[in-house]
Amino acid sequence: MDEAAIKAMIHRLPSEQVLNRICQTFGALQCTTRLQILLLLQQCPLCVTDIENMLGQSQSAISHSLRTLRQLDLVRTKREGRFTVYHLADEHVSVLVEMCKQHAKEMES
Amino acid sequence: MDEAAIKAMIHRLPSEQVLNRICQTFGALQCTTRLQILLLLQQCPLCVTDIENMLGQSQSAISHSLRTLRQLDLVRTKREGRFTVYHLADEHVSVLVEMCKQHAKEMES
DNA sequence: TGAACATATGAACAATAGTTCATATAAGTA
DNA sequence: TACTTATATGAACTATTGTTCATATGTTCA
Repeated sequence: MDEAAIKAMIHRLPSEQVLNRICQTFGALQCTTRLQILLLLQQCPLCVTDIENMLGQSQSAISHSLRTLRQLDLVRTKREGRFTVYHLADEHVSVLVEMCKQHAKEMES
Repeated sequence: MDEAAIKAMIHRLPSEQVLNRICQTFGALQCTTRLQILLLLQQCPLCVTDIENMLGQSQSAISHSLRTLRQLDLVRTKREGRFTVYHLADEHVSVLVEMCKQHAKEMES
């Protein structure tokens, strides 16, 4: 493969900045806890305690996971009285999660 | 949220086995090198040396990355004379990569 | 205000993943 | 067959990530 062709292909890759951001996003989904959180939040918004109960993990672990998801803007929060309710950030994330589920189905077959 | 509702939501999650597999897949995409490899292979099949040249990384690093992708059945190989040509495993992976690119675009805006 | 509940966070430690180096295998070619 | 090129792999080291523990912050309610 010649120089020119190689350059052309590299040129079609996203910028380093964008690549890093995508990788961080996938990195967040690399952990079952966080993936499960997103799958749950796709069903409905939840407070931290509910998530703890559902996944049977420590308060701290869940909170740290949520922070990671928050920092990547995959989830957002809304204060409701004593509770902090988490929900998926936007339609884009919802599509991402939907794709996970589809991926899961194809994997089962 | 009551016990029954919690159980129902958990029940809708994929099995642990499937979850792990999905997470492994995302884990593979968490590394810019591997993500870039998939983005390149979506453009066209490539041999290892081409990928090395394009990404400017050591032979060993690329080969290890390819192994990870192979083990997750994200890429497959075909021997062509002296060269081992890598290509995306199937349409499903292609969709996954396409989604990355879309993700990238939304990220830029 | 103080007690109880809900959540967040820093620091330390443990687990995982990535990179490099040395070396092995395998095919093509002189 | 020996030599070169192409690729793979194990082991050691390094870096990154996840988990736990202790503690802090913020909210409600008596």
